[in-house]
Amino acid sequence: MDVAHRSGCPINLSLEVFGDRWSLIILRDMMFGGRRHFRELLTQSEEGISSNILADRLKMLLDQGMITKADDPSHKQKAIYSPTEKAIALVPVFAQLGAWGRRYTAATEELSIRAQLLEEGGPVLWNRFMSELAHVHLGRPLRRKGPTVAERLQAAYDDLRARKTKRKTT
Amino acid sequence: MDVAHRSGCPINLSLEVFGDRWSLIILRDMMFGGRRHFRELLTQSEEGISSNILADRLKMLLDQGMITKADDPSHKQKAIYSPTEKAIALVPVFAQLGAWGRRYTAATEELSIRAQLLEEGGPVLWNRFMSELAHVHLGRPLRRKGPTVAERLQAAYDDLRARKTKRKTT
DNA sequence: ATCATCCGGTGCTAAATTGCAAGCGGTTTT
DNA sequence: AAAACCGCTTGCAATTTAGCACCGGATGAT
Repeated sequence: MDVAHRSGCPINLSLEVFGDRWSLIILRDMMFGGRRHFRELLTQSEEGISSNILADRLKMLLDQGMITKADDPSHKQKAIYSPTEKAIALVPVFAQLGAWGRRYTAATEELSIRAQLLEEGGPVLWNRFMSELAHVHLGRPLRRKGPTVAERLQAAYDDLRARKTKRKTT
Repeated sequence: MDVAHRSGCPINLSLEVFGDRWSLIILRDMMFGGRRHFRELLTQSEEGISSNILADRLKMLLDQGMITKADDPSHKQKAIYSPTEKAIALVPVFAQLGAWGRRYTAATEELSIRAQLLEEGGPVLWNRFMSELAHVHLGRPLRRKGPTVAERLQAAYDDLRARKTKRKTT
């Protein structure tokens, strides 16, 4: 049962859960990209994870209580992965990670737009997004109407990409 | 010169810099624990890093521009490592990481007290702390007087430890 | 001056992790 | 009936990690 921990420091323990090169990428795709099937996570990831690593990480995230796995009623072979509240609570971490990456790395404009909106929206937007995720993945009630944060992020991304494509082809 | 990146996503690029099991631990000890020599980082870390990994990571953090290395005038063999602004800008990331770890992992009370104060202090405290670090490590001017954030964090930790020890011995 | 200790590492070996390609039994689509 | 798709698994090579002994020079206490 007990896995030996390196220390009881909350930062260390966080890193022991998702401090590797893939776990957060997978959770990012699940929460921000809406990817919920193995194949989606495998083939539609920007970074190109390999199948055995993906399988291993999904297993680990399951064990850690970060995600759940369910059968897809529409397809006997498909599994649906969902983030738990524990994973949804990482939204502020993602926001800060994105903000830092936007400033200090050579991130591309298109892939930074979501991070930018999230940064500008601040904790209010983060909370709204977490509520939405809890609604979609955990069935929590959602009082707010109108366009969701997920939709707004996606729209901004699509917008920017459309404009970029046009710029190149004209 | 160019290192092949997996993608231009700011979150991914951040993880490519410090998304492993040790880099953030080292930076945490440097910024929150005031450890600036190889030996200090090696022997006073809660987690017990081994010397080759530490040497490797210091080299990498140097290459990435996260830290600088200087001679210690008081000792010809000592090197002084300092975080750059790029690393100091990780304070909000550490704060969120600590906040998450405090809630969702079995962090010990003593090692969580700093994270708690940082969480409660919010962005105002984070900025103050970053200013202090920029003062200590980058020589930036510091206008604020009185006890520093670093001192307050350390005091809270010492306090809690003293009370815990007393509780056990009485 | 001598000797133990401290300094930032290096080198070795074993173990664990990663990345890649291929494949598997079954399901669904065409 | 064939082709594509489903979530993985397996085998293998390459890289990374962990632990540990050790190094030559510098320092501090006696």
